[in-house]
Amino acid sequence: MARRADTIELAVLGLLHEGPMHGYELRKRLNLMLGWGRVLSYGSLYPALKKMLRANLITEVAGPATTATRRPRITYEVTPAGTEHFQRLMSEVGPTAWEDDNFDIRFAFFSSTDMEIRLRVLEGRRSRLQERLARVQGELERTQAEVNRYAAELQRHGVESVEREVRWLSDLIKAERGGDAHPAPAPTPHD
Amino acid sequence: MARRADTIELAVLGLLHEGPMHGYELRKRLNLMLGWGRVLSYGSLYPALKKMLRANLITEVAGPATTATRRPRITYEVTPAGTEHFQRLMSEVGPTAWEDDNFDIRFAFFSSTDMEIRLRVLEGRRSRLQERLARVQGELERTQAEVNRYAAELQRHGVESVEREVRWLSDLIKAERGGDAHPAPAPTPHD
DNA sequence: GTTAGCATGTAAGGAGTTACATGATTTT
DNA sequence: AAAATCATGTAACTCCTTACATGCTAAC
Repeated sequence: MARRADTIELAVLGLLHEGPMHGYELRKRLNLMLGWGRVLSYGSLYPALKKMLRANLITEVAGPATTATRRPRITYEVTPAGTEHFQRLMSEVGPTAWEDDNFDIRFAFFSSTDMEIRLRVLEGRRSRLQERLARVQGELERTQAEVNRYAAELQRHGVESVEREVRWLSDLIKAERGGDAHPAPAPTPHD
Repeated sequence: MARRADTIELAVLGLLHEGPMHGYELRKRLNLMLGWGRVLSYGSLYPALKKMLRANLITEVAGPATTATRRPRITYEVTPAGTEHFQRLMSEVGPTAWEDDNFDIRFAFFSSTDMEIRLRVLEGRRSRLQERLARVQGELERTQAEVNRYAAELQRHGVESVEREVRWLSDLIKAERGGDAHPAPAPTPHD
């Protein structure tokens, strides 16, 4: 997967803004966040943390000494430079912002951005999904047609899922525009 | 992404069972199939084809001479060994069969398998999704709770999507069991 | 005639997983 | 006492993408 290193960086900075954390915990939270697909390995996370330390985006802090029993866990904190970097990354609207993984992370930390940015990211994401939809549906007219029931069913389900996500995004955009406090009051009871 | 090479192999073999094809076309079909996420590059496909040629799973065949005008495209065909390999891969039930990308490809070529295999793959996939669901929901009780509205909304949407997929799988399983010819008559008109 | 799409490849490089290595602590 | 979970890392390896290289053919 191209360019997930940036994604990890963004996610780590975002999480550390909720408070200091050590690597192990960071990993769990990360997996919970983008954990619907792949799982993040230590071989990925720790080197990324080291890199961020070198770049002075985060610092190591000793545990608060309250827990003297535990093995000294290395707890990380964001530096001012880290905060600045985070804000800059979050303000970057552009293709990278609405690619699958990146979008999820950005969305999760939307609280740290202005509504203007939020709207542009949500709309960008929606456009991208609609493009995909159009391309696939156009392609489907030419190709296979009815051969292979299972492949067709998979396509159908895929299209439906994307359409669903488009509707989700539309609801969120409407909520943002309406200045609504709730991101999605879920007026559509599923099923 | 770990182990997608096998996925490409499986997909190529499956597609070539629908008839001979050249690389460029293969790529388009493949992207249409697993194209909801990443796009397959030539740098991935052609080396894979070369490898399969060496392994004697496929052979090059000259274009049917009908199109003498075109640049000679290299058209590929499955060998008997390729067919055998494909059947073996498709019969392998196990964790790799119900991981995201792998599942999609296997599902697309379900016509080439027995119902028994199909059921085991569908059920395996469903179990895996349900485990994920349980793990996430358990985790959610401990962590964040109400902090960060956007992150919570993302989780909610994620959970809902997976629940939806579980229902889809259940319908398919029921259809398979009932000996129904249609994989999903869609008794649930969406929205 | 030039742009866009068809068509096939290779080389370099990045990104991340697997497997390995180590050790403390809590639960069974 | 053993097993599971917490906790931190590193090295090798795999895989894939990006970018490059080449040339034909159809449309504008």
